[in-house]
Parts: sequence; structure tokens; C-alpha cells
Amino acid sequence: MMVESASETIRSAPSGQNGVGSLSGQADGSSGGATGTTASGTGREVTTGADSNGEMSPAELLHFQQQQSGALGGASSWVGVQGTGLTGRILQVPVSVAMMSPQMLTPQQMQQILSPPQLQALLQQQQALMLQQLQEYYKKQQEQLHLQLLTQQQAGKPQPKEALGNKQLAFQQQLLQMQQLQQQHLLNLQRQGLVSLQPNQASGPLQTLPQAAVCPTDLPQLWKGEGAPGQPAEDGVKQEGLDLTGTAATATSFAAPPKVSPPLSHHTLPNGQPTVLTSRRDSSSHEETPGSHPLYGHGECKWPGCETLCEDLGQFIKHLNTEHALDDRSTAQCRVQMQVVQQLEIQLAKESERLQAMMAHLHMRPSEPKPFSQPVTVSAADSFPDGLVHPPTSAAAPVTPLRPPGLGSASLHGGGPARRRSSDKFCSPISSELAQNHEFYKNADVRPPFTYASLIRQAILETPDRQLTLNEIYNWFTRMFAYFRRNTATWKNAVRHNLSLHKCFVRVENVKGAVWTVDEREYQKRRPPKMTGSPTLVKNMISGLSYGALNASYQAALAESSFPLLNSPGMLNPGSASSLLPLSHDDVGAPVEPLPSNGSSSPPRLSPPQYSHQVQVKEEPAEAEEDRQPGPPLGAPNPSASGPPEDRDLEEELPGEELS
DNA sequence: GTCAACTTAAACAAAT
DNA sequence: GATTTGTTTAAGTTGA
Repeated sequence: MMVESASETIRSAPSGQNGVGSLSGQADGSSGGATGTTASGTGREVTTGADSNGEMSPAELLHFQQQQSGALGGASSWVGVQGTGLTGRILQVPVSVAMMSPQMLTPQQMQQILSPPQLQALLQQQQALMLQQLQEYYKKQQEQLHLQLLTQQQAGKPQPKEALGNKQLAFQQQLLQMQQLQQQHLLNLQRQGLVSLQPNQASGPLQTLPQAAVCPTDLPQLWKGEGAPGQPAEDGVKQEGLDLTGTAATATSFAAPPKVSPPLSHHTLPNGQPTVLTSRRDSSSHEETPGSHPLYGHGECKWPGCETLCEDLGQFIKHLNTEHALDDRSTAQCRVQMQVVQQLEIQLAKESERLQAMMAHLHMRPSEPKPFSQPVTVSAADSFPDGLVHPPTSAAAPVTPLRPPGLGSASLHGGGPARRRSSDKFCSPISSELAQNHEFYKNADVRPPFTYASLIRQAILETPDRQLTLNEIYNWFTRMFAYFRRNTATWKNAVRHNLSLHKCFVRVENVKGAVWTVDEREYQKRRPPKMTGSPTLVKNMISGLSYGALNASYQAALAESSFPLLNSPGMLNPGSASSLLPLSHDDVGAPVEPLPSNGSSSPPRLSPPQYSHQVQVKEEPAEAEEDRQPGPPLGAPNPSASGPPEDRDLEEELPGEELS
């Protein structure tokens, strides 16, 4: 299908289509096509801008910038998905081809048709053409900007400093993006095997663009001393050669995982991201490490594009002073590296903003933006949810309740019957857990780490009269959990199954029809005897629930979840006072699912009116508690009691009762 | 390895 | 007759 489509596109390409579609189709389906569209638009826009007289309104400029951002976004997505060389190639090809039109041939086809020298000549010609257009465009833009500045100054209406700065910044970013496109284009060609970059093969235009990118303001010191803004520093350009190309490759390869095999060229990509970091250190804390050098590591020079082996630091220093002295070439390389860093910072800001938006969307109460360099640390004293600080009523599964709901690996769309085996019986009180993470479950498509039985029980107990129809139970599930808004047939069947299977759920006929109630005694009977009866086991559980273990588990879960903002107070605050129950042995030894106030430890308090005409459908077991439970299923509301049922349960649930 | 709890799926019947 | 509700059985997984 895709092959046919690609072939069709290829055949029709000469009639006017660009080559993006053909390559996209040939390579891959969706992703390539999408990127291709963006790249195509960018290329078209660039051409239009270059062909025009250079006049571009702010709106057009913004549009152009957005398109460029889109193209870069495509590159970013390539960064994200680039697990294989093929994928990266797929997504990158359209950018190249969009610029290589109108040949309308895939690189492979061109390789078949043309000899390598012809290919290189062709590519260089195209690059030169494209870059010439770009240069022309940017020169005009720069002139226009200068003109505007002058005009505004002469008019005595100086534009607000901030506006000017923004404009220049935008312009700078635009230039940087174009540079990246250019560099990526080169890298694409390398990856496609169309270009085997040799040290002196970096064409002039490839290097002149950075010169054009020189902005009259906002340039660091290193930029000074270069040629006047807008005037290419030809000397520096000519000397850049391979090293600059290598740096350019670095600029694009910072996002490329090392898995991507280097291009056919024998010139390997030098230092990916570490180069960037090294460069930053180079400019900031260079002299703070006398015993080492940020540009020296693993016995080789970390200068972008260098990788010269140096036996020791002395040799490296010597090499550094000779090969990377303060000259035009080094300055140009440093400049490129700065641009790389700037671009990365811009990208970081974008991603950070995106993360904030995502968190806000998920109602995760985004905290103040944190630098990503900040490690995710959880202070056990102040960050644990309340249900976590005190041993959450059970020791058996400390991790599960600690794990921010649904963020654990086992609960995220996990497959298989056992994915939710974080049994409710060993979890923190479901109601407190739900209360804490209500918004999360409500909005995140995450399976709650509770059993159907516990959820059904919770649904019933949440109602004032402790009874629900089946449909109301359904509604509660869908209302409380985004997860249950899909696969309705499955979980509804499970709900019905659980209602029928467990004796703790009692069907009651009343005026409304059939409703379901909870027999807490039966529910508690589901607990494993060993959990309630064995003091030794309880002791072990207590020891197993040491604070440190909790903390470690939670931190591990957090690290696993990659939701650092869950540490925000909104998610992990100590919780309400009601849930901050003392860490009593009762909690530990007691059943995980706390008994409601009308549980076994206390006499049945209220008999809801509806129970007067109830019809006990289910047959109680022989040892049923008719003797001790004269009334209908326990689960009747306790209006007099304050606070969540489980809180009362924790207080009232006595081991003695549980042992029965 | 066994057992209990749990999940999922499915079939079936009764009620709506 | 279609849908909903309720029951039951079976198979599989997991943790104790």
C-alpha cells in the first residue's frame, strides 16, 4: 500500500510535485509524511522570502519563524524517535529533499544515476544555491532591521527597549534555526550517503551563514572582534574547514543518540551533548579545575571536531595552545558552539513549558518550574502523602500505595490480569488514596491500583445510604476514573462478576429496584487469616515497613514515574489531618481495608430504611453472622460519625475483632 | 508447589 | 428483540 503510494508519487513527481512525498512514502508512512510536509513548507517559504525583495512584515516574519520552528520541531521529533538509523533517516530526508528539489529523485535514485563526483558537485551546487538565497534573505532582513532601528531613532520614537530586544532575539533565533536546518541538511546528506564529508568539503556558503547570523547586539564577547555585522568574516570562514563542519555536525548531533551510525564519512561525529556541556564549563568554570581541563577527557581533546589524542594534560595544554589558539577559526567554532548551547536552552525552555502545560492539563498542580538539573528528591518527612508516612494500614505492599497512582509501571496501561495485583487489601485506605489522587484518577487514563471489589465497596460506601444500583456503580467508576471510560464491556462484566461472586456484596431489593450494599463483615473476611492473626507476621510487616524502606520505595517509584512534579505539594503534601492517623500498631496489624464504623467491632448502628424491605438474595454461608448481625448487610451509613469511614475504622478496628 | 485472591472472558438466564 | 442485569464457570496470573 505504502509502496504503491510511494511509487505513484514518484511517477507523478516530475509533473510538479516536490520530492517530499516520494521520499516520505518510500521511507515510511505517517511520520515521514508529516515531517515532509513541514519541511516542504519551510523550504517553500524560504524560497519565497529569498525571491522576494526582502520585505517581510512582522506577521510574515512570525509566520516564517513558526514554520521554521515546525521544521525544527520535526527535527526534535526525530530526536525523540530516533532509535534506528532508518527512522532518523526517514524523518530527515524530507528536509533535505525539500531543499534539493526539483530533482524529484530519491537519494538512492540519484546515487544510481550519478557518479559520486557528479553527486557531490550537484549537492554542492544546490547547497550553494540554497544558501545563497538564504544569505540574501537574511542580509535583507538584517538591513531592514537596521533600517527600522535607524528610522525609529531618527523619528525620536525609540522603540521600547524590550520590544527591540525581542525583535532582535527573535531574529537571532531565526538565524539559529536556519543554521540548524543548514547543518542538519548537511548531516542528512551524510546520513544518506550522498556526501562523504571531507575536511575541506564544507562549502563556503555553509560557513558564511553563521557570519550572516552575527547580530549587532546581544552578542557575547567572543563575537566581538569579528567583522562588522552582516559582513562575512571571510578569513575566519575560510579557515573553519573541517572543524567547523564538525562543530556543525555537533550542533545537530547533540540530539542524535550514539546509536546512529556515523555517516559514510570517516569523519565521525565528535562529542555529542557532552561537547555542549563541556563548552559551557569552558566558558564559565574553566579555571576552577586546575587538575583537569573541561576540554580534556579520556585522553583526547574535547574541542569540537578535534578528538586529538593527548597522553596527558600537559600534552593537551600544548595541543590546545597550538591548535586551538585564539584565532578566527577557534572563535568561529566557539561561536557555533554558543549557538548550539543557545538553541539547546531554547529547546529546554520549550520542553519545560510543554511539561508545565501537560502537568497543568493533568491537574497535577505544576509547581514552580524546576531546573531539570535538579534531581528529584523526596523528603520523607515532608513529601510523603499522608497515607504513606504512616504505614498505610498494611505492610505487605508498601510500594503500591506509595507509588503515585497509576504512575507505577504496573498500573500504566499494563496488560494481563495481574497488572493490578496491588491488592487493595494491602494498600492504604482506598478512600484516602482516592481522596488524595482523585483528580489524577479522574483525568489520567491510569488504572487504579485497587481491586474491583474494593472499588465497588468504595463506591457503595461513598453514598449516603450505602447502596447503589449497578448502573450507579458503573457511573461511579466512570466518574471517578478515566481508565474506566473505555473498555466498558470488560470492566463492567468484571464488576458484575465481583458483585455476584463476593458474598460481601449483597443485593437488596427496594423501591428503587435492586441495589447493592456491602457486608463489611464478609468483606473483612476476605482478608488472609495470616494477616490478622499472626503477631509474628505483624511484627515482620512492621519491620518491613521501616521508614527508610518507604522512602526508598517511593523515591524509586518517583524516579520510575518520571513525573518529578508529583513531588509538588499538591501531590505529595502531608495530607489532611484526617488521614494523618497515628502510626499505630492497629494500623499495621489491622486489615488493610479499614472497617467502617459499623463494622464488626462496633454494633450495627443504623439500619437504613430500605433494609426494612430488603430481599436477601444471596445465601449466606453456614457460619454466617446471623447471630451477630441481625440486620441487613453492614455498610449502613453512620451519619453521626465524622470523617472518612476508614478513619473511623482505623480507630475502631481492633485486632481482637479482626482475629475472629 | 500449593493455595487463595484476583482478573478476564464467556455463556446463560431473567428482567427490563 | 435488544439491552441490561445477574449468575456461574473456567482459565490464567500473582503473591504468600
